[in-house]
Amino acid sequence: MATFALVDCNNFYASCERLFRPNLKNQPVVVLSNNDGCVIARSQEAKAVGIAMGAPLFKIRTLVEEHGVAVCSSNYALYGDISERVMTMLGSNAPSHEVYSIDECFLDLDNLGVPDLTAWCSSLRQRTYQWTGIPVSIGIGGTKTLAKLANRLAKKSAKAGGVIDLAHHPEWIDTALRKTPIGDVWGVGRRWSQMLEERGMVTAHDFAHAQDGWIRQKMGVVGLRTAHELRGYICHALEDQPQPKQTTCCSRSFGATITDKSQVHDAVMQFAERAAEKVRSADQVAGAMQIFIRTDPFNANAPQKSLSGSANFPQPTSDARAITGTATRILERIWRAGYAWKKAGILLLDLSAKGSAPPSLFDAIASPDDGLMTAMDQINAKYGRGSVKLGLAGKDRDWSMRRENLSPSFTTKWADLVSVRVG
DNA sequence: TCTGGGGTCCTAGGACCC
DNA sequence: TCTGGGGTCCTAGGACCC
Repeated sequence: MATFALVDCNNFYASCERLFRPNLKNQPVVVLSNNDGCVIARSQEAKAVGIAMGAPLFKIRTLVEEHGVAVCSSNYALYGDISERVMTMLGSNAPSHEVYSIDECFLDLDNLGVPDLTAWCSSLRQRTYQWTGIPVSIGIGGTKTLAKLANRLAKKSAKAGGVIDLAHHPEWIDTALRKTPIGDVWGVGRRWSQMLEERGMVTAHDFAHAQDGWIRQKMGVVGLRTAHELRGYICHALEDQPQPKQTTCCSRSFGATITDKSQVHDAVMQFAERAAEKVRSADQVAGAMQIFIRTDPFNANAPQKSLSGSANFPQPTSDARAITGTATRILERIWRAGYAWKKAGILLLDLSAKGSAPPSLFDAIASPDDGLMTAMDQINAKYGRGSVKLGLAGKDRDWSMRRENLSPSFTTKWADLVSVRVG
């Protein structure tokens, strides 16, 4: 039998914001999505005053003022950096591990030679806090889904001390399943939990005991795997080798809607450059691309439109010139005037490792590698993103993102280092 | 006035082939 | 006159995750 642990950072983005701003300790803190749109992270205190996950800022203004909630724009450079510290710390303690998301990591606890896993995890939890300043909770189970479920209970339970081990206490599993609402099971989202609740299955326990044939028919093999995992059968192995990405996307909502074609083009060019950069940094090339633009679905009064178009590259590429050029041609092809555009994006598809594709007959002619992209990447790595770019985007940006409450880049920008005056 | 961004996997259905 | 069945590949859309 395998033993999985899931280490999950508590209120991760809110905890990051607090790290360098001790005055926020024990205060309600929320972090907003891009454009300062809606709440994507809340400290415990913010949850306690009734701020919902995903709530748009304009709907919680009153709560914010009443309770003095600290409101932060999201600062992904900071969160990414702190995440790396936490993951490095965890990886050095459990060599076999899988970084599952920016704030979660699965550990393989077998073969660690540890007699008491609960004690070991408690001390890991403590050290993580001491070394990184980030509080975590740990759930242990025989499958990833059970480890997730244990983690959720560890977060909620006051007496658990942040760690719950279902793997070595099989007698707790039944109660744990009964205590878990179906919608809180990993792999059961909004649609499925509604469907299951309508049929009287309201807890993980109900679902785990449903009939395989029925689950397969209603939820496919994906749902069936979740049910099996709840019963203790492993369907999701630990993936300690990160898989190369198959697609990369760069998309944004605009700060305000735009109708002007050249502005939409500007935005698409910037996203295309950024997407190309991402692909290059993973040493990949793209075989195809797609761009899309769409209006604001929340504005019931405006005519709605969603346009997209795609193209294949003659040879897989990561060259920003090829990618922006193709993006321009696609936009030209799909453009329709008369709409208020709110969001645009580009997807690079069919990614493969650079150099893995069989060379084409025309390679030498079609893709001269003149080193320009490499040079640009090096300069941007040294002097900061966007220091050099293709001369494509104009200066008037009506569409730029709103970030009115951005915290300093404490760990990634020299100018934002915290200074401490002594004496 | 103001509602995120970046991914994965699976399935159904159509085109096409023999 | 008879009007099949099995396979692959691709795409769009829907579910999920953080």
